[in-house]
Amino acid sequence: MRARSEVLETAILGILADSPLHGYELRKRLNMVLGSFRALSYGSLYPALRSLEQRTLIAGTETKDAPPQHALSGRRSRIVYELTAHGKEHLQGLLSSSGPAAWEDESFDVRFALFGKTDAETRLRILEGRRTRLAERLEMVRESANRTRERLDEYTLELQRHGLEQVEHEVAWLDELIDTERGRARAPRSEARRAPGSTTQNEAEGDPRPGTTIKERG
Amino acid sequence: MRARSEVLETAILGILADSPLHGYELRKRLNMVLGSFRALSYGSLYPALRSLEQRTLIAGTETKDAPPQHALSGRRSRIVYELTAHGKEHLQGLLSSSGPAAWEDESFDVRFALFGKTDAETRLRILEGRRTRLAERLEMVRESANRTRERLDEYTLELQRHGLEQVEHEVAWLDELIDTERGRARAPRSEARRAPGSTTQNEAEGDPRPGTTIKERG
DNA sequence: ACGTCGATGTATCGCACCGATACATCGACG
DNA sequence: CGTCGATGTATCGGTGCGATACATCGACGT
Repeated sequence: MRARSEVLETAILGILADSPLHGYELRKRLNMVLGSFRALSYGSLYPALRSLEQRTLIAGTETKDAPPQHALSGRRSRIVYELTAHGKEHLQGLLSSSGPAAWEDESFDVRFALFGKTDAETRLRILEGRRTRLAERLEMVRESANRTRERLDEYTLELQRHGLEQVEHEVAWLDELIDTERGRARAPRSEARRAPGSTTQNEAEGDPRPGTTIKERG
Repeated sequence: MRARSEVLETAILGILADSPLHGYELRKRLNMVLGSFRALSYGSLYPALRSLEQRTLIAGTETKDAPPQHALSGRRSRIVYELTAHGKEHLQGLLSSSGPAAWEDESFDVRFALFGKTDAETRLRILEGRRTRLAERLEMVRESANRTRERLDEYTLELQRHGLEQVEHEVAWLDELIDTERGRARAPRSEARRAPGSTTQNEAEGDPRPGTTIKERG
């Protein structure tokens, strides 16, 4: 099952929503956006592009020669991809989901990078979801640390401590962001016009489990 | 080539050096040591164990029934692995390497967790190597950020900033550790009660082991 | 004029590893 | 006595990485 790596496709669709691009340039943007580490390999990108094209979410056009305005930039033989209407619709669906799949480690960064295309309510839910997730993790690790502290090596302990600090730091970061978003929700600004065509009343595809409401545990 | 995932094998060998274990328990220790996230899957562990056994670095013994002393702990049918002499030697080689392969993202955590089995000089080299690596990364990202700052989304910028902070935090951590290790090098203390069986005092002192010269390919 | 070097560009292949799953036994709890 | 969670070994499909191949182009030196 595993949803054919939703996150990769979300990222590609999200970048292409801004402007049509060819693979090479797309990869550069992707890596820039994702913080320069966490690189995306061509071995993933090109197959993904082909799959996306087969499902008519994007359309590729081979460009032989671009008539140069400045006499430069005359590269040839590239395949420029752009979103189809279907693709835009699909992207809207992906961006409106706010379940666990949006805030887990593998996907959160990409979803966050696309926050500019996401409505404020969804942003807040994702932020809170991730915060809760990290808090749970913190709890688990701390508990397990208390149980096993004695038997552990000095360096292992230090590694654990540092890992904890990193997560705590991310939680603090999230708290700031949540604060900001809450403020924004109070003073709603017309921050961006969406594509008007896709009315798609989103049927919260996240996950049906009723226990998933945010809950806001300390 | 990619050296059959040296890091996984280092981790397994390192844990087994403390005490013989079976797969299930081994995995628990591994995950505990590695900070509870970054989990190791059985899909990696069991094949790795088999490979290690084939190369006579570890030896597995099937235990049918343990005569219980306390009337409990009578589980059956488990395969307990322990290091062979060859395996111990190999582990020493792995632990004495201090090149890039030791301080890259994929391996640093494991190597650090095994610092208790590593001599002070190697520890310091690895720590400094990683610090330099992260500083380079910081430099690159900052530079690229300066070039592209204008064209980037508010949230993308925030993501970048947070990523930078995380790395900066790790650098600060490393600086503390380097300080500590330097102090330790100056005042050499008989640190840590290790497991008594594992030869802390190296047999055959003048043993440069020509085949395994560290060197590590920059 | 020639070489070659790095950036741009598309594409594939091996394989390491994860996530899911299957199967089995055991202790504990109601 | 039934089932549930922990213990335990093992495999399998799929995703994505790293390496590589191939090709063109501008720029630079000599």
